[in-house]
Amino acid sequence: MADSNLRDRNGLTEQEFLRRYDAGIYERPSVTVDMLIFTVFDKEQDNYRKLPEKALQLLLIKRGEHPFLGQWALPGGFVSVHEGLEQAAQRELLSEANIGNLYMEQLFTWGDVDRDPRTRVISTSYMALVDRTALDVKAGDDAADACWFEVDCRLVQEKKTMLADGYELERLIRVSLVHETESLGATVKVTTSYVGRTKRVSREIVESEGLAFDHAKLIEYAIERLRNKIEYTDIAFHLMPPLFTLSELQQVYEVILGKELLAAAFRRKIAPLVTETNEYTKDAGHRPSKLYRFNPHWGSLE
Amino acid sequence: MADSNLRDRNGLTEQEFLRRYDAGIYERPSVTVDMLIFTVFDKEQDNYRKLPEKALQLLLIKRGEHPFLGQWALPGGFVSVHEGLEQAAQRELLSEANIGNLYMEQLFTWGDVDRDPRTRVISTSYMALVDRTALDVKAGDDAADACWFEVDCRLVQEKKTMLADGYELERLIRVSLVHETESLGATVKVTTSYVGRTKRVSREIVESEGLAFDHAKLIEYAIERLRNKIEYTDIAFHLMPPLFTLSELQQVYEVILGKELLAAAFRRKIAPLVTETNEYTKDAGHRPSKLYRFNPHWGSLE
DNA sequence: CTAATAGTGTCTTTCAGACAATATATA
DNA sequence: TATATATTGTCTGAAAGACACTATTAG
Repeated sequence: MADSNLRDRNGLTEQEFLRRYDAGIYERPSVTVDMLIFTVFDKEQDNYRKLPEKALQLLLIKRGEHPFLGQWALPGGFVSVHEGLEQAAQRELLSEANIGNLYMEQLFTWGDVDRDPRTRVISTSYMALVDRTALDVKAGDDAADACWFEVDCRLVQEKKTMLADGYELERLIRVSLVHETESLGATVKVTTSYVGRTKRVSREIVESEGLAFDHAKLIEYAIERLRNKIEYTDIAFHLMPPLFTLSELQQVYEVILGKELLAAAFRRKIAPLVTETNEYTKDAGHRPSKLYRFNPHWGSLE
Repeated sequence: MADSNLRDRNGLTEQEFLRRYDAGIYERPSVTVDMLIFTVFDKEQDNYRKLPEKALQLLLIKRGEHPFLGQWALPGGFVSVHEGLEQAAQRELLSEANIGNLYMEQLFTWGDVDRDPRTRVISTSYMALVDRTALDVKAGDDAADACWFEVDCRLVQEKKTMLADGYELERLIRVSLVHETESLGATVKVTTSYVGRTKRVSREIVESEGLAFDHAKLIEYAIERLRNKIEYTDIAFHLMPPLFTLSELQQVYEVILGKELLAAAFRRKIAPLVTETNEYTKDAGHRPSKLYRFNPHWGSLE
């Protein structure tokens, strides 16, 4: 810290200043963390020979209180003054997903004035990726109604408008969430404007069915980030069990990227990140597959 | 919003609930924004034939109050409950750098409990990239002592330690800031641990000379992000004037990446992002260079 | 044998790195 | 003309896309 003898315009040293400091003058926003907990699960398969299809899932909690009573929201909660932001996120994760020490990454901080009808709330969203097999079947104990929703996020419209000094790109993105009979959805408009050399991105919820707050935005953003990062980092492995086949790994990539990949190229690319074992899958109605494990690397990404 | 007739366990509708909601129960952290305003400038050149060297600069403000009186800090300030986070950042930018409507991007939210000795402060850092030629020479009017510091950020040590179920990578990064006779610096330790399939990154300030708060961390992080993003987005153009030569553009890339690039490859890669004009540089002691302008693309990145 | 997935070989295309070769201002 | 930068051409090697071909299990 600074030289302890320095005095400010009021003749105070830092010590003296801090002793007198009153933090209570201004009204302050509340701060929360919101968790985007993703996992991948196997859908049931009718044909015994076929591999189970995989799907991306997101944990949501049914609100038991106002506001948005009865709607679904991301797990999260207020940050106390005595805990760090990351700590608060870990705490939420533990209480909601009942699992600690997993992959978690800060995504974005949402600070619009009207995002919560109760009061001014600024919220930092965190993404966590969990391996379904390591997870307790029941999700947490805190919230009564915590459910895994199958997520799907797709572009439904893209519009380009030329402006005087640039252009504007407007994309409508449909977020769908399904859990058994329950079906939620929202349309998010992502507007990117290039004016001069200035780029600006903004998100707006066009419609929302059953999703609380501005959480549709947080979900859309998280999926975009997930899609991006899976291409140039090794985060996908956080979704895998300790042992997996390369086909399973490829399925996870495909489900997140929303497109099919060629097996040969995929295997080449992923090869340096995995180590083969001597074990194989059994009892499939077809050729067994070698099991691999994750092999993190010196000097790999991020 | 939810069905307005739904009643919670106390028999209240959402309307009634919100009317009675009291936000004042819990103690709340303060929220601030911190701005990392980067620009590139031309250093003086002795030899009239040589091109001026370029350097990356960051705007810092000398603190006129406790805490950290007399040290240098990132421009920034408290977020009021009546303004959005982004708005607050724009406001700071305008008051500090005296320029509006430029490129700005949210980087990270810093929420450690002890990062500010006054009180609990959570801060969101924003990076802004400005074209030096479009900027008023005097930076802002708000803070008396605002100066552009030449920044340099380099890896000084890298250590890998094997752990039971993974390894830990410890990097010491030296941040140096120079403005005329003033010279600031800090060493930041970035620890990345891979345990099982879980990765965790943490930053710690090992030493700091003349930099207030935890701002050395914010600077190190911003430069890391800038280096990363310049490789796969077009943010570098925000640092350029409307017309520029490809050599100048290449210099900007080199200064940010901290390494030399081959001209041929660079030109190939950058070609789709620029449009050539009919203008040329003049009065250099060598062959004149064609001037280009930025050409944003449909469907380009992000 | 058949269905279905596992896994490999290889041709082509694309692109980055390297570096040589050529062009053109000014003092 | 010498200096310093501007700009292009092309060889090489690595990696991605495409696709065909072979392998192996349960039933």
